[in-house]
Amino acid sequence: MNIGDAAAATGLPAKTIRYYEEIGLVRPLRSDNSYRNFRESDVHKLKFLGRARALGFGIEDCRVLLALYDDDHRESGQVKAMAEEHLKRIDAKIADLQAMRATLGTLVRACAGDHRPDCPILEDLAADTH
Amino acid sequence: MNIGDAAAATGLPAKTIRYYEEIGLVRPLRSDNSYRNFRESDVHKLKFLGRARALGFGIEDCRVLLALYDDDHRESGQVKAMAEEHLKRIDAKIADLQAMRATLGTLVRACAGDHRPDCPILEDLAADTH
DNA sequence: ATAAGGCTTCCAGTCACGGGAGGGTCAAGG
DNA sequence: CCTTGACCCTCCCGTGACTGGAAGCCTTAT
Repeated sequence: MNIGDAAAATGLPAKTIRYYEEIGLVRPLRSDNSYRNFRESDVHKLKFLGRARALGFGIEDCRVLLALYDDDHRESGQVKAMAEEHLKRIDAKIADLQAMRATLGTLVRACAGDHRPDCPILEDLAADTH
Repeated sequence: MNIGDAAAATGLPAKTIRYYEEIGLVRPLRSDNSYRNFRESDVHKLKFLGRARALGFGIEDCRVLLALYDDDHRESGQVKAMAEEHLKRIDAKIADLQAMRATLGTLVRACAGDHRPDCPILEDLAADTH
């Protein structure tokens, strides 16, 4: 299976797959023409990676998750701990964004958005208080 | 005012201030010893930048916002349009994160997190369905 | 005179790729 | 047999917004 087929099968761009190989997340075989040759197991790993990334896990987390997946003696507590850690990060980001959203939303509502220069948004950004 | 004082006054790291100068967001004077010399107006700009960044505006947006702030003939509609555009991006990010959070939260709740290897989280990541 | 701390520039690294150059390979059609 | 077009390869640079560190100059206090 060439990289194009692997890309189609996994939904990942070929560039991303090459990158994953470069950093050692997958190790496809090579054909005589030096083309990468993906087995089903490689495709499976790539799909795993795609889903883990879609959940927001970083690359190094993905590496660990893959290793745990391959490890028959893993303890589910290890996985859960990682996931909870990641959940915390997500919640923190959401909170940050919601704070921004609240402030910015208020400013937008206060701004007439017309042809005049008066603008509460700029005034807030320039305010000495804060 | 040296860069250290400007940093203290604005809450921005000196490194960041140097970076802002490098990309032309501020243009502090230089003293004879080649130290940067910040006027009050520079500090004011830096504070403006810090607040715009804290609201999540990108650097190029900040550049435009600063220009609008300096422009007596601006129309508040321009600023509002940028802010609304940015609000959309924020909302999109929040939605993405909340989707992640929902999926990951469900998986975490389903995972025993004990010494056994069985793990719904890994099983989901490895699932052929999806 | 020296030591500490602040300032300078420049270079490299971050994260997870994406774009593009320059060139090899393969299958189908004329 | 030749060409065309679609693949594939490697290598290098760019992204955003900084951050860290090295090597060296400047200032102030002891």
